[in-house]
Amino acid sequence: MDRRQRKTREAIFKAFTELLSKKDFSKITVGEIIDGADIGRATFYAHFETKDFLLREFCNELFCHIFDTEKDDKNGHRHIFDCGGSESVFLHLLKHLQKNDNNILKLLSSQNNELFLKYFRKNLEELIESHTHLFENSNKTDIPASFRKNHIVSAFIETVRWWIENGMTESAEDINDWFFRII
Amino acid sequence: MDRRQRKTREAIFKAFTELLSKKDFSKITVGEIIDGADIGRATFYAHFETKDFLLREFCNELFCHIFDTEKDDKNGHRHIFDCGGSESVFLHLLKHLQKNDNNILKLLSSQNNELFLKYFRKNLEELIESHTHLFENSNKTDIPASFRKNHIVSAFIETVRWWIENGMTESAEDINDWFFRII
DNA sequence: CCGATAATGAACACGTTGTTCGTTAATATT
DNA sequence: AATATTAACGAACAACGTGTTCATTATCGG
Repeated sequence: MDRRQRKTREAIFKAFTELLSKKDFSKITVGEIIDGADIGRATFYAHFETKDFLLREFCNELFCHIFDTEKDDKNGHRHIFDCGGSESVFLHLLKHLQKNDNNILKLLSSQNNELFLKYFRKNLEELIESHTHLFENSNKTDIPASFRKNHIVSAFIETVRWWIENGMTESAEDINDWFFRII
Repeated sequence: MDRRQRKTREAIFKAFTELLSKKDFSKITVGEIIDGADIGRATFYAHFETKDFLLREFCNELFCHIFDTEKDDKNGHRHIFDCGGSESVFLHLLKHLQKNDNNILKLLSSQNNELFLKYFRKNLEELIESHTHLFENSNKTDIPASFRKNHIVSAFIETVRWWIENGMTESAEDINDWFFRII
């Protein structure tokens, strides 16, 4: 990749991240991004079709980091790491969130972030699917699997939002504990 | 209220509802609303400060209808009816949703509807609070009440969205049953 | 060094928002 | 029925955001 392209791209991401710490995604304009990145308007559109595409790529990089995903060499599918031993994948996630890399907290708690939540949910669902053993139902049941999956993912996302909105005063361990006891 | 005002207001609501059946709230423009309502631009803004205010009032009327709320004569606070006997308030709600009054389904399942969901959640929380007995925890627990409430409300909302997005092929009774069994 | 490519910057058309104001019509009041 | 009040009209307007265009300049890789 051309050094100029890389520089521009990084400048855009940096400006975008800074703006995210100040305001909701929906309130951020392309004008502000190019001002922050100190690039021309046309340059921005040469890199990203729209603001939403910027968010999409931003999320991709973010989730790759948070979920510790790696390419599966075999078939090219993304493979989600087992987060190691007995620690809950959710606890692992909660601890990661606490670090607040890249203003992910802002993205999770802001008002107009449907897009971000959509991507977050998608990644969470993949994660869940690779850890189905955690949620196997011992007793026979007619509740559809997709219903259960939706329930778990939704509950987790909203639990996290509740945590953030209430100032994250509780420990990640408590949240994880409560979450599992309710589930 | 002046008859002219009432007429205009109703025309706006009608046009708004029709537009909601066709597209997401965020894609609807004031221009389209006034075209549909056949009123002047200034007239719209004389009635509603912004598009969001229109949604807010729309939701107010909608929830009053769905949740069967009534003014409490005593202190002016809104009082939520007990939906009668042993039937779950959730089942009552699910059945109501199935009727799809005022395109509420569209609002619940559309992409950019943070505002609507916020109002929906607010009303649901009030409903929950008036039915705490349904969710009393028999065993002593240190899980905060607001945590539990958030969990229940979130799970219900997302359950409904799952239901809608999957074509509402299941009966309201099944959904209600599954929801309670998981909870 | 040179051909390719990225960035520039200024302008542009377009759409949406929210406001203004003089005029017209409907309404409530007496 | 006359009058004062109030709402709607409608046309125009400024402000802002979006996404595109294009000729020019700077930087890159080979």
